[in-house]
Amino acid sequence: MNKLLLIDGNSIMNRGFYALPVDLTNQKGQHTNALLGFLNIFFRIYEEERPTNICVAFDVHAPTFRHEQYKDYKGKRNPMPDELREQMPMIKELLHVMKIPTMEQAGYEADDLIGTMSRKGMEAGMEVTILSGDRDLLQLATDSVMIRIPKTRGGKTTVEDYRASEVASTYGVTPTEFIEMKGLMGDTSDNIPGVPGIGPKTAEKLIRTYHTVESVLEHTEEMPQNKMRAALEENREMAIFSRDLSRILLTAPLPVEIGDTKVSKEELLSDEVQKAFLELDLKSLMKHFAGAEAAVKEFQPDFRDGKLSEVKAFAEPGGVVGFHPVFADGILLGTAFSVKGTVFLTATDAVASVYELLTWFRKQGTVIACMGIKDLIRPFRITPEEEWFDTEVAAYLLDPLKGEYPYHELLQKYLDISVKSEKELMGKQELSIFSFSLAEARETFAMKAYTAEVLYPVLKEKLEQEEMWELYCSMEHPATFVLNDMEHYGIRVDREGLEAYGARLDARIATLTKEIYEAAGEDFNINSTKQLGQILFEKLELPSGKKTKSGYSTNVDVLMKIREMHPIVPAILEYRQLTKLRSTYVDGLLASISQDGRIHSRFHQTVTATGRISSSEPNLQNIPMRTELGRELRKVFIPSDGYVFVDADYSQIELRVMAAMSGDENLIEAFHQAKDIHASTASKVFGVPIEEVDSGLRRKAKAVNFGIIYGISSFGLGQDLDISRKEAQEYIDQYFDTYRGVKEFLDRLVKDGKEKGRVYTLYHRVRPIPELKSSNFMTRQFGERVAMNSPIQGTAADIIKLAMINVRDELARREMKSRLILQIHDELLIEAAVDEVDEVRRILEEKMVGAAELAVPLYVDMHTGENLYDTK
DNA sequence: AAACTCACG
DNA sequence: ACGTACGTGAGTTTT
Repeated sequence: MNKLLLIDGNSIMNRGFYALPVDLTNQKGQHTNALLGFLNIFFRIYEEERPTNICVAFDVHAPTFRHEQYKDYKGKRNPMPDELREQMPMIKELLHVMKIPTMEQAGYEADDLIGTMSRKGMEAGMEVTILSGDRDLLQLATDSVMIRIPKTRGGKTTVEDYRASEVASTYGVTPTEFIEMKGLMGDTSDNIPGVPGIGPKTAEKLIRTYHTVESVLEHTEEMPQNKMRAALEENREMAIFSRDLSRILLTAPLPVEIGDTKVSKEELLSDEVQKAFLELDLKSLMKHFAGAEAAVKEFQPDFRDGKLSEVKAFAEPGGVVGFHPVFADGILLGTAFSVKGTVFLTATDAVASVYELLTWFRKQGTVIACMGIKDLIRPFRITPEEEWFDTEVAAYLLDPLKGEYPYHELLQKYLDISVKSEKELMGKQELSIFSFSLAEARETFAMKAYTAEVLYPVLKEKLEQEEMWELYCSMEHPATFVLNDMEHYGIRVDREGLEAYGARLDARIATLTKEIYEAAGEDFNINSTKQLGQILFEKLELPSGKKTKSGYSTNVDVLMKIREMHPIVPAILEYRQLTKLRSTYVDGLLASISQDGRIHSRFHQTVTATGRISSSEPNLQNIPMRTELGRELRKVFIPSDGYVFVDADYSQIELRVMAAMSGDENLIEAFHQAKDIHASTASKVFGVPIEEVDSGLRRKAKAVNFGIIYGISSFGLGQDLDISRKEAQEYIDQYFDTYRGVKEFLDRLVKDGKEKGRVYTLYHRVRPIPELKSSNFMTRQFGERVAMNSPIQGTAADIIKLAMINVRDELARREMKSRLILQIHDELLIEAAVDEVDEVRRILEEKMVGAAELAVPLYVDMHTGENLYDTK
């Protein structure tokens, strides 16, 4: 039997575009993500269905749709992003080369062409499959017409199939009733109005009962006297009109005869098609062509079992070796050494013998490259002075937006080599003591060592080209060792104290829960925003500043505004605060305490876009501070016996950095003179003598100062201060009037950012900003704020990184017992031996203040204490 | 897995 | 006409 595959071209291109990253471009800089997405889905469906006939329908965007006059007054549909628009002619051209007919018809949507063609196919006795991402097409389903809807989640694409029976079982209505439903509920994305106040739930109920819009309208008297009934009676014509708009035409004029839709596999995969794909750099599609492996660079690692002595025999002096040790539960299972492109896998060596080999390499002047050095520092006693190279850190500096740097992506990006990813090879397999006998695991180990070796020269050269080699050597590489130290030392926690704190919370949470249930008149899940929203805004009819995609917002801002209107609201606010403390902090931290009574958080160097450090498992950079109750939690963080905490934080480092980078003399002068920069700002911006600046004015100035650093917007500032956008804009204008140099500086950042697509810190750390090139206004606006914020936040991050390195070096040089155990962005915490406190304070002061020479002095606030609460 | 909320700088 | 403050990580509920 003949099979006809009809494809909704725009819809599938759209799916492809949003499923794959938009920065997927080929060597000519053309965007190809939608093309690749389309073709991946296409080939998958083609292999499954083996259709004899195919036709792809597109919307005509230029002249008029069937219902254009309506759409005109109701507004335009979302314009297609330019990055996607560019790819539309390209897919049509590719389909032409593949000899797959395409159709489009002025005045008709692709839906209408597909609908009509599907009925022609049925009449010709064909089995029909429709491929689309749009559920509207479900109305076309019959016993012999199947709608296939691809869904992408987490990189995996699954396909949902709907014949008439599946539509009925999933939605409880027949395909034709689907049209009726849409008539009632409307569709904002299609500009179909529907009946106001009737959503999918109500529409479904009505159509299940009455089957058609007309029948619903005839039976309104049976319905209860409520808003829904009134809406129906007032919008009879709109309902019918909307239903008719929703109905896909089955009688559109077709520009393609069904007889012209025959395809053949030979033509689909002809040499011309292969050539066309290669011209667009669509290499991953080569797998569909027989014997085309040669066309794409596939790499099979040359790896073999070996002994450490063989590695030594094979190596030559100098150069680079790739190294990847494998640990499970702290036991060294084996190692991979990559030398001149050959990988030696050596199982179950003692750490000592591996260490011996590494030492031998170091003596020869060989650079040892690995994917991540931080976790190797202690097992192999690495020091910052040695020549080790970290491919992850290097790749991060070159492209800090990724967060992860797996070998397969690095090889693809820098050497155009395609290999299987760790995930593909290992699946869900955990690393275990058996791993070294697992072929798939061995391959990943080999790939990591290989990647480290071959990428060393490439990444080093790139870093030099980008003028970041200095940054790598002097800042990032030594910083790795500081982070390792902080992970190693950890911070001591008073377990009993934490448990007692938790018990206090529990008692209060129980009381609050009761109060909330009582005030609500029923029990419900307070943690569920959905249920909470219903209670607050429907049952209790409190005003909703409604937001969010899927319903009411119940966040602090909203609740604070209705705080006084019902006793349930303050109870919920307190409940939220306490349960947050309970689950994230008490439970979370208790679960993180190690055998030694300390928490060893992980510190990440390759995660943030700006150069900051991040912390996880648990995150020790967000321990409560802003409320008294939360802050008390800090009392359970205590120093080891014989030690105290010395904590130092930079005062206003980002504002100082901004003053210095901008060169604004007014602001620089303010930092030389003023004790209180926010008060000083208030005085100058609002034209009030400094002694007359009250707390309200100061608060406003402080918000403006923050806003400036974040890449000011009047909306954001207004939101923060709860004032009108207009008033916020006036503050901003006054600020920029006062500090002209700051305004020029920020404008310059945006301008340079747009020209180069990236911005830089003082130490030449780069942050690419692809958003600046976006065709979407909002995205571009975001890019501009990022262009203003990143150099400031990033430079501050650079400075504290330098301070950390210098502090650690100095403590080591003096062979002191005190150690740096935590960094919180502008703050360093030292666990100081009691007899070293004064020395530690001097070192911290000197190294932090001296970390950078700016036009504005750096200043630190310092505190000593018996716990983290007392160091405020 | 995504959405929401909230802790920090 | 849009619908936002910059940078993170974690817990809970919902899909």
